[in-house]
Amino acid sequence: MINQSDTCEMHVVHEDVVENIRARLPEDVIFAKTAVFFKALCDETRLRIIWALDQGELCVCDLADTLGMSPSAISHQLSTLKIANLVTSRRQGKEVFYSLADDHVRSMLEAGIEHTCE
Amino acid sequence: MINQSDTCEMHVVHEDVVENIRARLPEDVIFAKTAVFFKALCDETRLRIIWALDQGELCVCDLADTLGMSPSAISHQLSTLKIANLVTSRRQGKEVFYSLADDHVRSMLEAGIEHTCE
DNA sequence: TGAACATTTGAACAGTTGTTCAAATGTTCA
DNA sequence: TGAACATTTGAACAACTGTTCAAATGTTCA
Repeated sequence: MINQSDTCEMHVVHEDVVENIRARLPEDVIFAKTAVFFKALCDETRLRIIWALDQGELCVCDLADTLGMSPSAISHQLSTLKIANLVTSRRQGKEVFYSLADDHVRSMLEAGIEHTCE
Repeated sequence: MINQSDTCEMHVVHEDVVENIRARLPEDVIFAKTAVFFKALCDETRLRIIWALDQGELCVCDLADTLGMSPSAISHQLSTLKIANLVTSRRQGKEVFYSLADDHVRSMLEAGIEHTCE
C-alpha cells in the first residue's frame, strides 16, 4: 500500500462515487487471473499459434514451419499457452499435437481480430 | 526471417496441412494490432481501471483514490489505454474525466472475467 | 542397442513494462 | 497576477518477456 500523502485523500471531489465503486470492486484474484488470461493473448507469435490451431491440431514442427520460426521458440510459447490453459496436447509417436483448450479461446481470438479490423 | 536450417523444412510430416494454413494466415498487421489490443488488457491495474470506468466516467484523482495508487501511476496507465483506443477523455475545469471508448472494451472485459470465474 | 528425429528445457541476452519521483503544464479563483 | 490543485511528462530503476543456443529427453525403427 502506498503512503496516504500520495493519494488525493485530502481533496476527493466525488467521495460518494469513490466509496461506491471501491466497495464493489472485485477481489484481487479475479483481476490477477484475468490478466494472466489476456497476457497469454497479447503476443503476436502466440496469436498466430492460436489462429493456426483454430484450423485444427498441429505438431510443434508443423507449427514452426508454418510460422517460419524455430521449434524451440514455438515450444516455449506452447508451454506458456499450456500453463495458462489455452491449449492442450497429446503425444503420438515422436510428435506432440497441440490444439485449443476450449471454445472460449477461439471466440476470444475472433473477438480480438474483429475489434482490430473495424 | 530465420535460417532455413532452423526450421523443420527437411522433415515436414504434414506438408499439405502446413501449406494450406500458411496460405490462409492473416496479414502481419492483423496480428500486430490484435496483440496491441490484448496488451492493453493484460495488466491488473489497467483491468481495474477499465472495470471502474465501466461503472461510469471518473477523473484521475478519483481513480487513484479508488485503486489506492498514485495519480501519476494512474495517469501513465490511462495514457497507455488512450493510445490503444480503449478510453476517451474530456476536460472539465481542472479535472480530466475518462470513460470507456466503446462497448467492445466493456464486453471484452466481461468475457475475460467470465472465463476466469469458470 | 544405436542412429535419427521431435520436442523440451535452462541459461543467457536484449528489449519491454510498470511504478516512482521530481518537475512541468493546465486551470480556476481570489 | 499568483496561489492552489489536477494532471501530465520524462528519466530512472527493477522486474518481466521472447528468442536463441546448446544440451537433454522421448520415441521409433532398423
